[in-house]
Amino acid sequence: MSLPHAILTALLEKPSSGLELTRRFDRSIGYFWSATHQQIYRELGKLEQGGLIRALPSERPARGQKKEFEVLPAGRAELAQWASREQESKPIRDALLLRLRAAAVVGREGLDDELRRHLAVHRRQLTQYEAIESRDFAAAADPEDRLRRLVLRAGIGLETFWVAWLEEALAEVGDIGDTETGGRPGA
Amino acid sequence: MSLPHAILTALLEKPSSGLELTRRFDRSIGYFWSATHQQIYRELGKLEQGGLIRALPSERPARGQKKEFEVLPAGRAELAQWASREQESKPIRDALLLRLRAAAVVGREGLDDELRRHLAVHRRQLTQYEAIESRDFAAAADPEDRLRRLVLRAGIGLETFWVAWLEEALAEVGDIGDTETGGRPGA
DNA sequence: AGGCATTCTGCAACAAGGTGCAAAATACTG
DNA sequence: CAGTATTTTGCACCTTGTTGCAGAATGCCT
Repeated sequence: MSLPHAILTALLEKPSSGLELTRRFDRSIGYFWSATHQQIYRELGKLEQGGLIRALPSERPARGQKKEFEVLPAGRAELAQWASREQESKPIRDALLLRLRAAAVVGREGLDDELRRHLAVHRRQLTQYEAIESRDFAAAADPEDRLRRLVLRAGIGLETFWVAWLEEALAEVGDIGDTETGGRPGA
Repeated sequence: MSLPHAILTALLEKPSSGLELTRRFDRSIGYFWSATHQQIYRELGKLEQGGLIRALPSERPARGQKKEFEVLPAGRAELAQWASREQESKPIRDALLLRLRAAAVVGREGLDDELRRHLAVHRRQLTQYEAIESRDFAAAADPEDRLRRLVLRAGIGLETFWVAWLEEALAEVGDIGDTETGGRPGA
């Protein structure tokens, strides 16, 4: 539903080829809206066909040949229209939480290893976000950058939350294991 | 990928019919793994066919007739096995953040209304979670409940984060509008 | 009993996301 | 220049999630 708009936004920030977009979806925009290169190419095709973007003219258009896209006025209008519509915020969908709930009925085998693994991942991500913030947004400047910084700060806040929660969870799970009757290992 | 395991977990907590499951997916489990009734019926069919669950015998099995399911040993084994496997935590996918990013290039028309709307939603959800916590988990009891409480606390933490971030965002967007050159309204 | 709403189950079609694979151009290497 | 790797684009297919609709049992109302 939103992939086309993610692409339009990315292309407005900077006209790009499919592969360049893919790279940018591995950073930046991809931090809150991920997409694979096949999704991106498919969507570029649709957007071009719909007259929302166009390929910049190149000498020899061919299959393995790089193709750059830019947003047409219709595309910008569509994005503006989408952005001013109401959006439903869809509920949480988190496998780790589901897993905890499952652990409550089938045992906590390997649970703390998993929690530790996730903790490491979120700590790393948090560090990376913080590096980006102090590198790119040291001095809050124009309105555009202030909005982008706001988005980044959401990422930082979320990762901060997960780190804190995972630490709490590890302590709790450890404590459950300790206090369990007879010291039976969790299972 | 995880819906069958969500259903197995729910059925282990309490054998249920499709509609009862649907109701429980609107609360409880649904707070972190939502599903519609069609998904649930489809999956129940597959799980039954795969020998992981079975329908409790009823006098007159027929189409509009209630059908209760319980988990078979194979189902419990599958769930235990899934729960002890490593899970990839998939990245954030949030339309509101994407929208902010879009607003940076096409204008902030109606942005603060949207932020306010989301703020109200998250505040309400937070209140509800907190009510559940003090109602159901006032005294932390057996290991199962302690794990379920941990899951609930993740929900509380996430909603708390969103409320804080949305308040920050509203202040920031308001400030951008104020300081913009010549007092031009945000667009 | 007839009619109507509700409960409960389910099909069919569609939309979106993801995986695997491959073809065409280009760059590198001996 | 032949062979191999990389870059860039793309197709076909599969899974997951969503929407719309409908059939069958049940209970209620008059």
